[in-house]
Amino acid sequence: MARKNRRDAIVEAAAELFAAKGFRATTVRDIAEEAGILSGSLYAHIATKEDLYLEIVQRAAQDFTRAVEPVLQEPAGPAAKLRRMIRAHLGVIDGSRAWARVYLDDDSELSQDTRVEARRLRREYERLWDAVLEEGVAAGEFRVEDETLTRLFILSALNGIIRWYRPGGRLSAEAVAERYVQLVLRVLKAD
Amino acid sequence: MARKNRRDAIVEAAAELFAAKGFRATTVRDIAEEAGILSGSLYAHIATKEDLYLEIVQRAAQDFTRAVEPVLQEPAGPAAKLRRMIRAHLGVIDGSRAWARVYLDDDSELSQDTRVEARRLRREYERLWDAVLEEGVAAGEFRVEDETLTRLFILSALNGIIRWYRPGGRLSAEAVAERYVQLVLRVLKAD
DNA sequence: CCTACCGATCGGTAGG
DNA sequence: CCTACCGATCGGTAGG
Repeated sequence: MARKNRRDAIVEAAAELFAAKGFRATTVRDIAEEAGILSGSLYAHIATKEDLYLEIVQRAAQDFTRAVEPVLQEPAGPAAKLRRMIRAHLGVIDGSRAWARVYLDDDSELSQDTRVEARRLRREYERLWDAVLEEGVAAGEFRVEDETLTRLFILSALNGIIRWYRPGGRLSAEAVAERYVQLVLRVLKAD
Repeated sequence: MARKNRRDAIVEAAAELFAAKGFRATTVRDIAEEAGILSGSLYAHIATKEDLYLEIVQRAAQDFTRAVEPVLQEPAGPAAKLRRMIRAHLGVIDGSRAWARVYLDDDSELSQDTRVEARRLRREYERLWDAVLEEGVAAGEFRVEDETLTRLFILSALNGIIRWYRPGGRLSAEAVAERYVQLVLRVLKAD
């Protein structure tokens, strides 16, 4: 558990605001106010607004990777692993909504360097999904004509959830996960 | 075919820039420069920057609707209709990329009124997809446990294409469409 | 459609 | 962490 110091409060406030309004529409004054200080004081804790964005993406990438990667090591079949990966992925979306949104949106408002680094982190994470698809194909359980296209199809569907899911809605995050698992497995089922 | 006057040039320039950099990061000076005039002159043609955004969304919504709606009236089975709808949808994404991107992205940087209207237009379009799902269920050809969830799953996958597809890449838009048709039909196939 | 400009706001800094 | 402020830039307007 991370110590809840002022710096964490600043990064947390920025994540919420970037997720809600976007990078450009969020001002350093918004972030400072949400963190309970004045905008000038922000720069005792951070270097630039863009660094703040990058830190959020890095933490979110870590959240997703730490939730999903261990599942790949479990002694289970590809379909069971995929099911648990989907549940873990949606668990992060549900539990860290603002962070996940900043991470999953390819924000076009940032410097080239920052976007390249954010993309690198997303690609790294996507490899975990390629891996489970390959396992399923090798085991003869999944039918995958084009791995990249299939992975894009599945992850687009999963990541779209962050744009409509709201806690307290008709379906719980777990219920959504369970239904999406079934839909994804139908895409892949070899029989 | 619309007359290619200066106003169209302005709206076209704005669409390209909003798609590439986002609404906030695009300045009225950027738009004016791209259209070959000075920023002050822009306001002889438009009322506000936000009106420009709304007009782009409206035209794009019309593009999608006009491409997809007629398919629903064709005398064909649900699977054949769905196939043609997917091809039409990806045809618009491929042919009007900037416009499609502005339309499909739920931009959180705008006023409440504009976002509400953009959402209304998207919802209207989504009904066409609900309609084909219902036809397929009624005909016993599609298996759909939860219509809304299934439609969200499919449209999220299809709309994700705009974030990675580039003309001249490994697969043509038609090839992507054909493969996505197969993946979507697997999600739905009742047998 | 241009010239000239406005009030507001932006990210960030200096000095304490 | 605050006070006080900076240069730059923003969307938009007046008058021609």
